[in-house]
Amino acid sequence: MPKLGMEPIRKEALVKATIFEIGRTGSLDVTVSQIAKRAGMSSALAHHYFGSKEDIFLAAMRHILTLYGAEVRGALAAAEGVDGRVRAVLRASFSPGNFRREAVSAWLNFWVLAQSVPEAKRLLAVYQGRLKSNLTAGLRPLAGARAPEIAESLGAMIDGLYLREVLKSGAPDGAAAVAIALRHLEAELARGV
Amino acid sequence: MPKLGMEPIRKEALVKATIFEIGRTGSLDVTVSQIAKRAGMSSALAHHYFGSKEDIFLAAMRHILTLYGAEVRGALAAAEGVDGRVRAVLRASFSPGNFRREAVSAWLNFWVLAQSVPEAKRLLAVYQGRLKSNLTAGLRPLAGARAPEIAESLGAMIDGLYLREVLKSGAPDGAAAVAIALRHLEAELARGV
DNA sequence: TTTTTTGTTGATTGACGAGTCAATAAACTT
DNA sequence: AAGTTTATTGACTCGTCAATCAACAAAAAA
Repeated sequence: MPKLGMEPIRKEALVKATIFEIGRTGSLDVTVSQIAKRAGMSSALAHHYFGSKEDIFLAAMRHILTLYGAEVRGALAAAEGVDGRVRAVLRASFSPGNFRREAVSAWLNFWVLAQSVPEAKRLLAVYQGRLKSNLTAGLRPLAGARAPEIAESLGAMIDGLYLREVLKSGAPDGAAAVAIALRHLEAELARGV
Repeated sequence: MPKLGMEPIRKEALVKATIFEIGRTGSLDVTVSQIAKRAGMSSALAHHYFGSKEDIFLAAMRHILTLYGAEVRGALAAAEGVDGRVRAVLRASFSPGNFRREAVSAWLNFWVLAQSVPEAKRLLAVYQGRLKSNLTAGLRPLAGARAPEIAESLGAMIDGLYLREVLKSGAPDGAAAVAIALRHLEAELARGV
């Protein structure tokens, strides 16, 4: 039975199952057994590939961050016009891939994890740093010297919209979120003129 | 030894201890024993006054909500000028009493709790409702028909600023947060003219 | 002064869960 | 063919923790 090269496959399955289970229960109180079962294997195997539960969580977090980063990069590459880059970041942030119940719930829980696990905190800081620099770069031609401060508030706005999404019932509405963020952006830009 | 009328005293001590411990560890993984110890009593007594751990958490959440509500009401009562009421809400939201490490961390964790405990979700919905109506009322004379939508985005911004605070190291800076929120407000208002 | 109510805790129960281990099996190497 | 590496799991250990209980103490009520 043992086909070789199972490691990456198993790991990916575990990571996805982790995000799913965290999203489903809405908390980090998810047992390794639950995750392993969802991923179709024994808990012992999960422990075999990842050393500990914490490692599994961190891998899941990296995965979400990677997905998000890829989406942003993709949108950025296709961006056109002076305000194209900022819009691209916003669109990517609220794209169906990222702005979906499980993922948003996972984000929130990773935020909590960051308070007690240094590595999680580091990863979140990386995310914030990239977000800010992407926004700032995109804002530069639009807002000049005011780019950094607008990037800061836009970043907070994005996180706030994520946060509020977890309380809503029903399907997530990325378009509405983008609209709010864009309005904020336009207002800030208009003010600068 | 048994002085009578201990119940409210014990309960309050437990609630405060709970918020402190959640803030300290940054998670809901706090044992009843930890809380009880911090409050200066046995875990059995904590269970005696509150039925379960969940009840303790909910009481702590209500406490934070009550504190916040009181502060907002106070600031609102002293508000003057057309934009006084909105500014009052913002000032109260980021006042040292509310915008402090433990409290902010507790907020974040209650947000997580809301995902699995209906009563917690209800409480948070009450908070969002009050916040929105307070902001809308204050914005009405400033923004007229646009009041609701601005209240929505300002609300998201406030939550976002709270969220970001938990990642920062060092003492919380309420003034900086208020400044960002106010800038957003001004920009939105200017746009409407 | 007996009884009831309120306060209080150490000890215990019972469940659950992370992580380990021994064992089994199929590949791949030499 | 013998030995090594990779895959896989059931069973088990060990710790933790929420919740309960039995028991004791003191005040208030009867």
